[in-house]
Amino acid sequence: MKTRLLLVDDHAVVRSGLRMLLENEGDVEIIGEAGTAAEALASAADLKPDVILMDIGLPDKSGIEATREIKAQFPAVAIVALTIHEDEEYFFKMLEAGASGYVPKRAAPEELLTAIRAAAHGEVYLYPSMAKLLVRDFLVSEPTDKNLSSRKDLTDREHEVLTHLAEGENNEEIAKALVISPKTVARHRENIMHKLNLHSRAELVRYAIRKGIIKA
Amino acid sequence: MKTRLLLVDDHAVVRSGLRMLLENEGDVEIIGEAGTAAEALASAADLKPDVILMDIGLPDKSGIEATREIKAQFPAVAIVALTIHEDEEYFFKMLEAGASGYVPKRAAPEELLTAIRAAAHGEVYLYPSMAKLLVRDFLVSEPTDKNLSSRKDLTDREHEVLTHLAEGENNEEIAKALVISPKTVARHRENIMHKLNLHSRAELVRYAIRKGIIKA
DNA sequence: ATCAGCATGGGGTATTCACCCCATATAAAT
DNA sequence: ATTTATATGGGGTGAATACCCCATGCTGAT
Repeated sequence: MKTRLLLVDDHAVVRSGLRMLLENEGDVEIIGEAGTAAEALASAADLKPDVILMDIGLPDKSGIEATREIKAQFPAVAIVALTIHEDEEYFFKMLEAGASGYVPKRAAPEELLTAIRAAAHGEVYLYPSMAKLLVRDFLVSEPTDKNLSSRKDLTDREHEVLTHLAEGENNEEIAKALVISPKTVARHRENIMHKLNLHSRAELVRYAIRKGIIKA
Repeated sequence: MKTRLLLVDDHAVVRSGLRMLLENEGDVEIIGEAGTAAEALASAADLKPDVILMDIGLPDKSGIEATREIKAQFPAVAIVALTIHEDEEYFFKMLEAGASGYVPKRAAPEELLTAIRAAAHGEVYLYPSMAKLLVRDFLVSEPTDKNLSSRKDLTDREHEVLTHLAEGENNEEIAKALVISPKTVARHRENIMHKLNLHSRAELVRYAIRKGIIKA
């Protein structure tokens, strides 16, 4: 029994390349292609594929959204993300959306095939660089470990200020605690935010908790 | 530069087989073998391997314990579990112990090599059936779905608003998301703060993370 | 029928925040 | 010796926040 596959990518050339690559394998049959999320949803309904190979960058809506919608309507279909994105955010969101695999486009063809086969068997293939992120998440969300490192470019003073910021103190309170001017606290806060690419105290709190700088 | 590998398994035959299998590859060099956890620890200290292939069932103590001890002393070495066990408990414990990969003994030789190479590059290879378990853990520990427990006096709507607040969104963004006026968002926020006796968005974020309403 | 709770919003105000400008002093790095 | 990074602070601006006032519907329980 061949795995019935639906290709979703907005570039026809990419789809053709994948078709060439995958149809050489005996156990994969490409039953359809889609260039947009809407087409993907329609094709999923029509063709009932076993596995969908899903790009994230689609013209109408993201492959993440498309995955979420397809999985909501057809939970049985396994969806493998094939994308240029290798950052944690897309990866985790794709998992939450229900993906059964995540493969960067730079991966070797065999890895894509492994992912498709794993998905067809109800299992999950994660590219090693992605698996690493998930394990890291697993470890930090485990109450066992102590988060010693992972503190970026922050100076000692900035780190100290961040601790107070994350506790919910305002500039004046922090200034009093550190015996400096509120203006200096504000300055440190600006530098911290710039370094970490955060833009509000709420985000600072989350960051600090995630990094184990303070306890929730 | 070849990957310097240490084999740990209590069966000499298995070690020999692995040696045959792996030394055929150009990029792997087996620099030692160990049949017990104690030998493994000693060899790790002596040989400073890049990667250790670790069985879990060892005569003196478990490969999980051995992994934990080796990682404590030599954090740089990457340890790949190669075992007959495919249940969640061993798998998760091995991850907590610091493993960079998990491969069942029934896996194909190429998968073992993939795992070794990933580990040598600081990444993580998880066999698909194991990756599935980790993703499932990720999803259940995700507070994205309705966290109906542990929520005190908050109404459904307030709880919904709190979720967005804790994500760091401002009133306008939340209003857009919930299709209500920013003024209503502000009203809900006031009620939430009053009910919980909190007085800033930063405190709301902490509260939400502590209660598991959002993930840090 | 009334009342409490909930969700919805409009107004206002003082404070804080986020983000710019600027400067000075010290210490480490080149 | 000059640059670079760090820590310190002052000024200013527009936006957002935290906290009040008020009101209108709608539900469900008494």
